[in-house]
Amino acid sequence: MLIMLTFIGKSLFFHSMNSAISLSHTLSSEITETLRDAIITGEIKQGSKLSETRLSKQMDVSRGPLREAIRNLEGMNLVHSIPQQGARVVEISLELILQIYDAREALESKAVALAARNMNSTDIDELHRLIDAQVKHLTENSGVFIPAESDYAFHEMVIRGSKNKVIIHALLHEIYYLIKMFRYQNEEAQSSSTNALIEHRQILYAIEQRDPVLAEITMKQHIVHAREKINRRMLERQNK
Amino acid sequence: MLIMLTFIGKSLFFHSMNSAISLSHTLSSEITETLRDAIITGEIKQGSKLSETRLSKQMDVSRGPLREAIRNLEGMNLVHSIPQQGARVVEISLELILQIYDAREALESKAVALAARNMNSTDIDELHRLIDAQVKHLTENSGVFIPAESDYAFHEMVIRGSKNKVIIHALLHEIYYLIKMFRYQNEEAQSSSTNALIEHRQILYAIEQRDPVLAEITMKQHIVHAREKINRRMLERQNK
DNA sequence: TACGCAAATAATGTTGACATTAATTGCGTA
DNA sequence: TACGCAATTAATGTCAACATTATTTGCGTA
Repeated sequence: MLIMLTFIGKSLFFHSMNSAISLSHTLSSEITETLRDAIITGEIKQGSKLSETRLSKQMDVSRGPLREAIRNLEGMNLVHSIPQQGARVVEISLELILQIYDAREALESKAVALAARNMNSTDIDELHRLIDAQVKHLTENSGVFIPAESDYAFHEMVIRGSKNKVIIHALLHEIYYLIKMFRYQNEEAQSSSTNALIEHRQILYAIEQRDPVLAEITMKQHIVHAREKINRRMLERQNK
Repeated sequence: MLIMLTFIGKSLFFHSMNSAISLSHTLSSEITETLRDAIITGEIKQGSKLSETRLSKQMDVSRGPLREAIRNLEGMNLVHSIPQQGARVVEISLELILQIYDAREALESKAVALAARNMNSTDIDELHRLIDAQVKHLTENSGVFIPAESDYAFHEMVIRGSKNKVIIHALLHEIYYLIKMFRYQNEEAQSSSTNALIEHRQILYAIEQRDPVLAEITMKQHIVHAREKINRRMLERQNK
């Protein structure tokens, strides 16, 4: 497959999403991943049309696998297609990102409550390592922000710790891609504050104490804070 | 399209799900709906393989639209496909249905909290009508159960009342089909108890009072009760 | 009999062509 | 110039054939 899009390769950023490296790489799954990343980075703009004929020529593939890829992206909530009219990339308005965070709040606070019950000690050790890495990053860079990838790694670990297939799928496959897309394309949302690290620590503490209620409350707060921050910043930007 | 499957037409039961009747019915969307209903009713058995060649012959369509339909069903969590191996209908184990209800609990309790804020008086009137119908059904049949369709109608109305696209999609498109499938194929789970009606009334009361916290708690209880009931009945059945 | 390997069979993956529908262009008229 | 309609163009929807990969069958051997 000749990729004519300027997007090249996959950063570590995206790899964290796919825990199982796909052994049998079918063409349509390759197209799915390429387009997914191009949409998240904004290389393919929000609201733009995914023309089958144009893309199939650009990427040098037939329309069959391309159509399947578009269906896959639809399942990730990244595109929306209308019969006889084609598919368009989702536009993330302020209203939508706030709704996304409401859904995330509901699912991820439940996820961490389940994680407090279901995570084993190996999982918890891994969480410690991730937080230590965040601490290390802060001290070494004497900064006030932790990078987005590191933030995702922590949350993904917690989500998987719930051991609930439905919740894991809903969050990682249908909500987080949208969140990554939004954050990647809004510089002010790309990194997390030191407050986030403190909250991560509180979440980990609750999990270690096997306290689902505390874990849930803490996670809910954590996500509400992030939501409010987005709301504030976006309104500021609109008033400029 | 010649439907060779014994399943014929769509009952009111299924229609309640699709608020917008699709005007431009493309072949692949027809196939999707036919297969979806056949899977929910159990006409196509859990765990069975959706062979493209066999189905395309049976339904007298080419494999193209059929493959797209299978992708759509995958997005509804009704089938799971493995590259180079094909798609199989999901098997709803006790563990899975409990996980589904955990996800539902998280999302729908949030949905009703949002509905308490966002529903308008017309929406609320409609909820009253739905509950009145349930009351009427009970008195006329002097029974102790309300039919599943009536239960779904109430919950769908509340979910849509949240006005949150992401939550609506996650619940109606990725969780409720699984729940319908489970309930349809487990006679003991097909109808709801009179307790459910009482709880519906409490939920409606909370919405009318514009009390998101009360609404959320009540809905959570309602779903937890349903989950526990399923757990009890399934364990009983296993011990027989 | 049980096991493993190779041939045969059937499935999924992919492609290009055709059919049908939507979008565009350009002409004519008010 | 602005508007509406018809012809053209281009897009999406569908199909049948081919390519590639799994699965099955059946033979031979331990």
